[in-house]
Amino acid sequence: MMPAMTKQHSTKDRLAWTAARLFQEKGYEGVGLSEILSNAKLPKGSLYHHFQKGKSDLAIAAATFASREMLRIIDDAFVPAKTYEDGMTTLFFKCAKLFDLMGKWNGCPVSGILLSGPRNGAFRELSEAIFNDWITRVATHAEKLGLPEPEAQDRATHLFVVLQGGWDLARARQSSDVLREMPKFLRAAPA
Amino acid sequence: MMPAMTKQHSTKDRLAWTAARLFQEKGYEGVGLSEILSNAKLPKGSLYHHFQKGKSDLAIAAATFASREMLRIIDDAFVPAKTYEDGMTTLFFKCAKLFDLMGKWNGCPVSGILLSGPRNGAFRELSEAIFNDWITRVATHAEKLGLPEPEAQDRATHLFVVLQGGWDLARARQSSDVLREMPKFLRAAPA
Amino acid sequence: MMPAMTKQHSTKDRLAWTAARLFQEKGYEGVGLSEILSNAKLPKGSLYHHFQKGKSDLAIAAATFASREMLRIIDDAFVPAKTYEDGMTTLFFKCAKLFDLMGKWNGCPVSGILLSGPRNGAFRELSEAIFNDWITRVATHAEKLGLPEPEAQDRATHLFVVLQGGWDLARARQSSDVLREMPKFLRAAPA
Amino acid sequence: MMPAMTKQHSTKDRLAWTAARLFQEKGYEGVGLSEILSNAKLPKGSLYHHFQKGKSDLAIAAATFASREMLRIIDDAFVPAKTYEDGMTTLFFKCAKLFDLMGKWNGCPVSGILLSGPRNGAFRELSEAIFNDWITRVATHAEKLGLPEPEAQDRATHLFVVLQGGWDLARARQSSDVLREMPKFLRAAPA
DNA sequence: AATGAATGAGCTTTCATTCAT
DNA sequence: AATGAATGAAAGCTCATTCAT
Repeated sequence: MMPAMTKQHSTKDRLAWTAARLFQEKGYEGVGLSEILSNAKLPKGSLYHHFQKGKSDLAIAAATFASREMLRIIDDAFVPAKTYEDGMTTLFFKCAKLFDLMGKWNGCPVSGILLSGPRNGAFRELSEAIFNDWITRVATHAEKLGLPEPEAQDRATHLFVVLQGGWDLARARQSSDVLREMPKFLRAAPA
Repeated sequence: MMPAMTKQHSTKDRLAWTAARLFQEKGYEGVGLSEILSNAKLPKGSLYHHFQKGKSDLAIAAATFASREMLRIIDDAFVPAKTYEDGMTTLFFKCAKLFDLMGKWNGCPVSGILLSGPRNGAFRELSEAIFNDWITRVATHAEKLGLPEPEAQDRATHLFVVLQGGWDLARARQSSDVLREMPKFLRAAPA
Repeated sequence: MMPAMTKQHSTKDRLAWTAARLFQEKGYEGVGLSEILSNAKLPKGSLYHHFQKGKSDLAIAAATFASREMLRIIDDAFVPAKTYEDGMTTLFFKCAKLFDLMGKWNGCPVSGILLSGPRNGAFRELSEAIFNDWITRVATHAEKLGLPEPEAQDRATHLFVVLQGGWDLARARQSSDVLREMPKFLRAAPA
Repeated sequence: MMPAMTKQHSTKDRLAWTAARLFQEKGYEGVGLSEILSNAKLPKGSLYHHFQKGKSDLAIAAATFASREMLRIIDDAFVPAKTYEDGMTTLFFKCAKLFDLMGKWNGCPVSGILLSGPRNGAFRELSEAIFNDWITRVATHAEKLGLPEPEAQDRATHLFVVLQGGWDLARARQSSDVLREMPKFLRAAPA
């Protein structure tokens, strides 16, 4: 989900990208600002210029960043697909690959950033919006691949929860194969 | 999942129970020991007699505690059920009720306690064991209700990941109805 | 200085002996009561029966214990000696052996117990008394071996400070040879 | 050894100086960070900018600081001296004065800081290096004052251990006169 | 815009001691 | 005499944030 960030990016982007990477592994509360700053090789005081409200602003930027990446992955999986099953299977295999690549402690970025943070309105609303975005994107692809609209929405929601839950199980078992086995649960249309 | 704890319980149990409740809501890193202690109405120093290694020992006890509760809920849902669909639907409705009862920020207790904590072997292994216990328990009920063994295992795993993912979505949407809609994804046997 | 303590000794003695051993290595402030208790394989609450004022009483007992051992070593070195030089050389070699045996972090037990503890009157007075005992004991041996009284006292004091200082240097260099080289400084009578 | 520190010094220096003063009196384990901070009139969190590893880094800075002072005292005693005996006697008298000035609980700063601290490599190696520096400095002065090289080294080592041991005895007896009597032990060359 | 110092509340943990049995 | 629980102050350290330059 997080390709190597080349150095021409702005300081602000580098910060958001580094934060996303760390939050995803350890959760919002598990990462300190100094850890983020030192990973991004930035001095102590430089955060509040880019993110006025500090850690929470940074988390929102990081989640937004991560969400864009996930949307890209969804597109990459579905655009070349011939059928919905094709696309969704590819999506899980891509996530499994990512899981191996990023370290087996990483979970869903948005859960790690927003749902493990302070329980305030802004975080919750953004997580809801992002999750809805992902589901809607999958549903759109499903419709393009020929599924009727109400079924498309259901199957997209189903995919989302299985991806989320599968990711947790993959983390607990430290095995990306868990994710590769998920598609078999998604082959039938919801009743 | 967490009924009111009457006061005849031991200090140790009260501590584990309080910790479970708080970890579930805010995650391992999001809860301070002083918060746990003050909620349990215990003084600062009294933790380390019961949990020698401190917070991490307490988290393990809390997760074990929470796991037992979840197994009880699974049993309560499936024992009186006539069919697997019956039992599984009841389970999700029970979880939805719990979700409303405990506050809409609560997620899966074991994820919140173990997967959001320090990424060490003991936590990970326990989370794997507990998840496997839940899946196995559901599979056992499924077999008792007439499902063939390989299908039972698959459907139990499917149920587990949908419950986990559904819980996250319910948190993001602050709505227990998300959980009540999950059973429709579980009616068909995996391909 | 601290031979293996056989198990028929009283609980109180075992406690004092264990404390002496630990204080000598880490200093009064560097050792916790729980460490002493666990080393002596005694339960948490059992200290205050034997040492009413707690840690400080225990330290006094430990220092007294250690002092007795040191007096024994002085006697062992000087009793069979033909000359003062003989006895004093043997004493340093015995201390060097002890240093190797007990671990190269150990220093003078009385300094470690009393001079690194709280700066109260009882500790200071006892350390003065113990140091005087040691010096007097050496002076007595010196007289027995034919030295005139005022010289005996001076040479004993000289020996004491060189032993103390030599022990520090041996600790810093982690080498018992430092102690074995001390006798050459003590061959001439003070001017 | 520790003249009044004027306020134009940096926060870091003030911290090291205050720490040296307190460690010297109570030992590494006997002084809390909050005591150091409050003595230096600095707030709780300001230590870790200057001393990244906290107390241990601070102790190393304090010992280095104290060592420099001791080297200065050695120079002050020997530079104007006509003979080695002159210089060494002056040195002990200077130390006695210091002892009275700083409070009779103070011992050798380096012993108090490094040898009573955690028994790790860095502390031990630094204490060895510092002690060697002091001995070498005295030996250099001895050679300048006409002593042949091997004797100079021996007499410097002798001086060192007598100073160390004498300091302990002075502490136990609460009397600086103990130090003033030490030179008589150092008048003869080692055999 | 950028920086390093400052800040004090908070963290987990250990301390010596007391209590009830 | 012996024990394990209780106790709260204090330990060393990290936190997110603010300030002055």
